[in-house]
Amino acid sequence: MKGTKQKILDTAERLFADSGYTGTSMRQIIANAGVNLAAIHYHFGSKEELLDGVVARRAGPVNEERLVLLENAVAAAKGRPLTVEEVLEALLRPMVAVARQNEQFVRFMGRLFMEGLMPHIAKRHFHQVMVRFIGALREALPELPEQEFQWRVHFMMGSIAQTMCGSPEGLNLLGAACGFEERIDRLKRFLSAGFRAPGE
Amino acid sequence: MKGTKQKILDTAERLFADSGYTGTSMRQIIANAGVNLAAIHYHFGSKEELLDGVVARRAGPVNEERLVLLENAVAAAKGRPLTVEEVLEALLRPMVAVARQNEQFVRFMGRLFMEGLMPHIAKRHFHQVMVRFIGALREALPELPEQEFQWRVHFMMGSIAQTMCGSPEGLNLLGAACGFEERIDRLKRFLSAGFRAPGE
DNA sequence: GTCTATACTGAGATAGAC
DNA sequence: GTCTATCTCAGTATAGAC
Repeated sequence: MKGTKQKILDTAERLFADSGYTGTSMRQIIANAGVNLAAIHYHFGSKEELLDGVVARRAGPVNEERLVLLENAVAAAKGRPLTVEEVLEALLRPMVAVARQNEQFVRFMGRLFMEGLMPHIAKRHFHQVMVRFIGALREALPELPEQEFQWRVHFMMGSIAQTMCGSPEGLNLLGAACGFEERIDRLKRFLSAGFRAPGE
Repeated sequence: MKGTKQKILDTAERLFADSGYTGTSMRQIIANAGVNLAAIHYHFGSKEELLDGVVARRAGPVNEERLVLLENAVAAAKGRPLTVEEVLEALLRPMVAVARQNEQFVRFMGRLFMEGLMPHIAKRHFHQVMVRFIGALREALPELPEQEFQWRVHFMMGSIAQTMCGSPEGLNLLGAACGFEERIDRLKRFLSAGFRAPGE
C-alpha cells in the first residue's frame, strides 16, 4: 500500500498536469488522494513546496540522462568541439522518454514555465544542468558575441517551453499536432539555424 | 476628473505590470484607485474581463501599427514577395514604441502569455492580426512543408513571449540586459535564420 | 512521527439598498 | 452608478488524537 506522501505526489502530479498549478486546489488533491488537508503541509510545508516535490521526482532522471548524453557526445567527438546540433540533441532528446512515459507531465512542465512559477522552481532543479549546457553551447559558438549568445539562449528557452506545452494552444491557430519525437527534431532544426545566424 | 472606469483601468494596468495578474488582487486595485470593490464588477464583470479591458486598450494601436507597416512593406515590394525579415520587422517593431512609452506594459504582456492566461485573451485581441502575419510569413517561405512551418510559428511565439518578459528571469542565468530595440534586432536575426533552416 | 479536525485570513463574486 | 454586506472557496496554521 502506498504511503500518504506517495499518494499526494502521484495525485498532485496528475491533477497539476490536467489543470495546471493554479488551476488545482489543495482540497482537490486531498479529495482525490483520500488524505487529509494538513497532511500536505506536514509532508511538504506548502503548495509551492509540493509542486517542488513533484518536479524534483521527475527532473532528476531527465537531468541525469541529459548529462550522460552530453558526456557521451563529448567522448565521441574525441577532442573536436561539439556542434550546436549535438548539444541540443543531448538537451532535448531526454524529454522524449519522459513524454512517452507520461506525456501530460511534459506539458505540465511547459505550463509551469508559462505560469511564471518556473523561475523559482527551475533554479533549484535545472540551474546546474543549464549552466553545463549553456557552456557547451558557448563552446560550439565561439565566434558569437556574448550578448547575442545570451539572448539566443533566452529565445531558446521560450521556444522549448512553447514546444513542451505542446498542444496547439495560444496563437498556433492551425493545429499542427505531431508526436513529441518529431517535435524535438523540428525544434532542433529551428534552434540550430537560429544560433548559427550571423551575430550583430 | 477621470471617471471610475478610467481610474480602474489605469490602476489595474500599473499594478498588473508591477506584480502580474495573479499577483494583483482586486482589493489592491480598488484601494489604489480609490473606488469600491463592486465597481469593478459593475464596469467589467470579473477580474478576467478587467484584464481583457486593460489589454484591449493597448492592443488596438499596436495591431494597427503592425498592419500599417506590413501593408507599407507590401507596397514597397511592388509585387515581389516579402522576405521573412520584412514580415518580422512589421510584426515586432511596433512593440518598441509601446515599450518606450510604457516598458512595464510590454513585460506585462509577456508575463500574461507566461501565466497561461493569454490563450483566452490573445485570441480576442491578436487572432486576426496573427492570421494576417502568419499568411505573410507563409508566402515568404513557400517551399517549407506545412507542418514544419506551423511548428516554427509556434517556436516563434515562445521566443517572442520570452523576449517581452525581458528582464533576465528564469533560466537566463547571466543577465544580458539591453534595450528593447536592440532586443528586437537580435530576435529578428534569430527567428529569420530559424525560419529559413532546411525543412524536414 | 503521522495524521485529523478545525479555525483563520484573504481572494473573487453577488444581491440588494440607495 | 455606487456602495455595504455577505457568500464561497482558496491556502495556511495549529491543537491535539493516535
